[in-house]
Parts: sequence; C-alpha cells; structure tokens
Amino acid sequence: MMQQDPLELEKMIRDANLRPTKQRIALAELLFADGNRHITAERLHGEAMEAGVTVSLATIYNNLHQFTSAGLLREVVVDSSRSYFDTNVSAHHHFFHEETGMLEDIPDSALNVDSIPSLPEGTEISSVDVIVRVSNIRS
Amino acid sequence: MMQQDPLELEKMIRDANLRPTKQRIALAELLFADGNRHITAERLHGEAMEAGVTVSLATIYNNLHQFTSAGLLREVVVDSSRSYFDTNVSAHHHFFHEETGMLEDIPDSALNVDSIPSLPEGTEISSVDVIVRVSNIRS
DNA sequence: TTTCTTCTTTAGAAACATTCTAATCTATTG
DNA sequence: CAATAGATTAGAATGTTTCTAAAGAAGAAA
Ligand SMILES: [Mn+2]
Ligand SMILES: [Mn+2]
Ligand SMILES: [Zn+2]
Ligand SMILES: [Zn+2]
Repeated sequence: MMQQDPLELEKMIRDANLRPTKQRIALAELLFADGNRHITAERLHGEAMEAGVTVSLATIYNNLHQFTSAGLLREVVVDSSRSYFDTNVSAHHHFFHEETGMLEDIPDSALNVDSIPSLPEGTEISSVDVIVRVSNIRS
Repeated sequence: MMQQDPLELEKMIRDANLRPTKQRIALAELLFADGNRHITAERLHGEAMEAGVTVSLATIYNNLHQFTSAGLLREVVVDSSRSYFDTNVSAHHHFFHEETGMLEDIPDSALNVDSIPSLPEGTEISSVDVIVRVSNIRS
C-alpha cells in the first residue's frame, strides 16, 4: 500500500464503498501511511489514542473487519488469544517472535511450499499459511 | 500413541510425573485410545460428560496443558478464538476445514517446506507450522 | 493402617478479547 | 435543508481461558 497522501487514503476508502469519516481516515493513516504493518486491535487503539484520535474499540474492530472484507487487510492467525491484522495482502508468510509477539514478513520468494498434497474430496484451497515460530537463542 | 490398555495409559501418566487420577485416566482414554485426534477443550469436556465422567472444565484445561508440557500433546493454532490440541506430536502439518472447524493431518512426507530463509538475528526455530485452509467447493 | 505431605480437582469468580445492542451522530444525496 | 443510509459509541453480553482458595485423593513414611 504505502500511501501517504490523505486524498489517496480517502479514495481508497471510497473505493471500498465506505464513508471517509474522521475515525476511518485516522485509522487508515495509522495503518497504511508508513508501509507494511502487523497490528492487533488493542495496539491500534492505543496508537489512535496517542495520536489524539478518540475512537472506541468497537470502531477499531468494525473498521479492521471492514478493511479486511474490502481486501485492504488480511487477518493472520498466530495466537489463539489475539487477532493480528496485516497491511500486506500479497502472498507471503511469517516469522512469529514468541517472546515479543511480533510478526515479521517472510518474502514469498524466500520460502517454497512444494508438493501440496491432494486436497480432501470436494474442497478447494482458501489459503496456505506458514508460520515460522522463532525464539531468542538462550545462551 | 494409539494405546488401549488402561495399564499402558497409567504408565504413560506416571512417566509424565503425574498421578493417575480417575479424571486423568478417563481423559487420557478419550484422547489416546482411538488413534490420533484434534480436539478442543470444550469438545473434550462434552465427550467426558457423555462418557459419564464428571470432570470440570478447569480440570480439562489443567490436564490438556500438563499433557502438552509432558510432550504427549501439542497445541495447534488455527483459530483466534479456540485452542486445538493434537495427539499426534510427530512432525506434520494440517488441513483446516473452515466450515466445520475440523483439523486433518497432512503427512509430513506429503508436504515440503523448502528453503526456509535465514532467520532473524539471534533467533532459532521453535516450530514451522503449515496450515492449508480449505473450504467446500461452492457449486 | 494411620499419618503426613503433595498433588489434584472443583465451583465460582475473574480476566480478556471480541461482538452485540440500541441510541446518537454524520455523511451523502436530492 | 430534509431525508436516508451508514457510522460511531458506551456499555452490556459473550465465549474462552485462567485464577483462587477450599476440599478431596494419591503416594510415602512410619
Ligand atoms: Mn474476526
Ligand atoms: Mn494455552
Ligand atoms: Zn505479513
Ligand atoms: Zn495433527
């Protein structure tokens, strides 16, 4: 994504059939203005507060899901107690830092999933998610 | 695992430095007697009730975590709202059926993760998890 | 077996992330 | 501006998991 221009963000929001409200624009700026991000609802809420934007948690969740439906975000499942949202919607996989809870992209070119086996009868692939869980080397 | 003999289950429990209580043995039977399983806490609780074993949810969680610590189970993260426990602790990956929430093993031989990229500085791999999410083909 | 200690189970409360409700507010359109 | 559809919000509710503290059961010692 990597948009900075508020006008481009507004266009992006409109193109998703959403109204460019104050809150929505502010969240889009936090999410998309500075390159790729992996963020939880709670952290986005915290950043909005820090940025002086008062926005409720319900609105955070509403917008994260609406952006996800519009294909502007994807949800990454790495933790059974929290949802992560990824501004990089192109094909790629992740390192998950177990100590910090941080997600880091693995470029698609750097990891090959070969020979996916025959799928269960009557099903089609929805996505293939690879999570490489890493932890700090204990000395 | 695939043990059936209650005595073997008791030995397994003792080897994990746990006491073979009524509840623990009953849960071990449900988990390990009939081959590999992928199960949530809530469903295991339901099965215990059906089997006539009264056991609290707290005990279900206690034992799932204790079995996991002992290497008898592993936790599989596929859903940001529920934990799945897998009786197959050998290296393998999973199909996740999005409609039903069921997990299915992919034999390790049937899927290769090649060329794992260089890890972030100072980290080591804890695990590599591949989830192939599948859904029913919509006709 | 009795006693002692440690581990285990339990009900219920608490924690926590997420979703829902329904009232209020705002953007858009005519 | 008026009308409408969409958005935001506080707070309640939900669902899963964990915690607390008390009672119960298992193993060890005598
Ligand atoms: Mn969600
Ligand atoms: Mn857990
Ligand atoms: Zn990513
Ligand atoms: Zn499995």
